[in-house]
Amino acid sequence: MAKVDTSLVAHLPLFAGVTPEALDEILREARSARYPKNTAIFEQGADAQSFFLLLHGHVRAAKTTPTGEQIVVRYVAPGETFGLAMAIGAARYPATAMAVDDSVVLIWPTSAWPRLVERFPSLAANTLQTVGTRLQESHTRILEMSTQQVEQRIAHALLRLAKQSGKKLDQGIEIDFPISRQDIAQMTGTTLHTVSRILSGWESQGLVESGRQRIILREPHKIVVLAERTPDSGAA
Amino acid sequence: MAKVDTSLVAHLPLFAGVTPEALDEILREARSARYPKNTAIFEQGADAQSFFLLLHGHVRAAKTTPTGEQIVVRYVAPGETFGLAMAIGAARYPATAMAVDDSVVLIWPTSAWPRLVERFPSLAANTLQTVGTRLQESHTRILEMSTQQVEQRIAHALLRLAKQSGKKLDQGIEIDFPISRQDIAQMTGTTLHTVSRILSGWESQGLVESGRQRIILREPHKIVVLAERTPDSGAA
DNA sequence: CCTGCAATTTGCGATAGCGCAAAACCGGCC
DNA sequence: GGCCGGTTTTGCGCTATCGCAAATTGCAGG
Repeated sequence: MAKVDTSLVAHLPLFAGVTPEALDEILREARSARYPKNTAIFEQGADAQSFFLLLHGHVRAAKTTPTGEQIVVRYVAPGETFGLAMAIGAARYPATAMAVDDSVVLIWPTSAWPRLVERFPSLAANTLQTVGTRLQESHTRILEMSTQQVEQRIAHALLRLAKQSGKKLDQGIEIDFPISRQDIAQMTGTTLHTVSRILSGWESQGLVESGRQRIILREPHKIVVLAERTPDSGAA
Repeated sequence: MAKVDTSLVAHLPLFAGVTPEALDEILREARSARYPKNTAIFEQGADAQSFFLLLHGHVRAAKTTPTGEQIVVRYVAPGETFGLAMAIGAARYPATAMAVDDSVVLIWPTSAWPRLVERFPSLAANTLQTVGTRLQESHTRILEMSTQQVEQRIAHALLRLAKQSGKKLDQGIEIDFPISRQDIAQMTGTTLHTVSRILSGWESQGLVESGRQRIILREPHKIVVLAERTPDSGAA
């Protein structure tokens, strides 16, 4: 089993309040693996045999309906955990995780969780914190879907992605992994057509520059204004 | 401080794996309070000084936008916790809690949480479990809002309420607390008008019986069918 | 029993966004 | 360098749902 360098992960929220020795012990239970771009890490409905910590790359968590429609639950950035089905007492993964870029993850067997939590209670506390934060974000998303129109929801979604995984350029902020119109549609509860139309509009106003699976926010500040505009406040 | 009877709460998920003595100690830190119907327990944005366990009654948690629109985050049933801002490291409540019926709650000071968790780690684990479950439900709700039309969303929402807080009658299942069309609209991301139209329709088909703030599901099974119908599968 | 208010119902446009289909585009691969 | 497949763009009609306004109803007090 490959040795994992503790210094790379020691500062993560997950390990707050964990001593270096303890961290070492925790990491000894993990193995690491590499997933090439566009490979599935686990599938919705499969036995939750492991949970994960993303080291490099980007992972999309998506939920599929019985009829085949998908939504993107979230994009996982390096340093974040995913596949925590066990923490909530679920035997199966509630979503599918897919590497959208070449990715490297740490993997723990689900069976190790109870023991780890017993030995290192701060793991549970830290995980509670992150899960709680995600719950909040989730509620915010519901609020947006209930009260805002598509253009504002897209603006919010892109701004969040930029904050989470934005690379600063001279000309603006680039979202640091491949993302399609379809993906954005599945994050905001709309269709790829509508996303395309809106981004085209923004592009012609110079707010964004976008290509195949690639988006650069040229005028983040103006997009913030868009995001916060109420349905009736003056349009162009 | 009023003495709380441990036997009433010992079986709750929150206290799973907690010894009777420990439970006693935990309860000693709590006080209880009664909130009459339609009184606020805490307001969104206020300092999160306490967290709560509902003993009797029903509580609505709602989130308000800067522009005043509301959504119902959830209805709290007896035995459930709410106001767990501290667990996620938030200093302020992210939503407003309002008693929709005369309600009795246990109240702990937020400041007691770290100490309790340290002494009784299963509290953290148990809370993680419930927060995780809520996160899942939240994702399901997002999925529904993204992929289903209003009628199906309302069907799902009512079925969930019936499962959580339904009282069995000869004639069907009654939702056991006052709930308005407006409330249902705020749970499903639509308007009270649309909810009214749809319930009227159902009523004329004998699926439900409903009055002022009162809903009885007469044909739960048929409503399940409605809820699961895909957008195109044959309508009436 | 009567009155007043809040909740509900319903009609009637208005429209944001969907859905389908076709065309244009863009990269990567052979 | 040219071809192929997935992605994006765009036109056009359609409709589910909103928004507003007015009428109606039912409960809670007095």
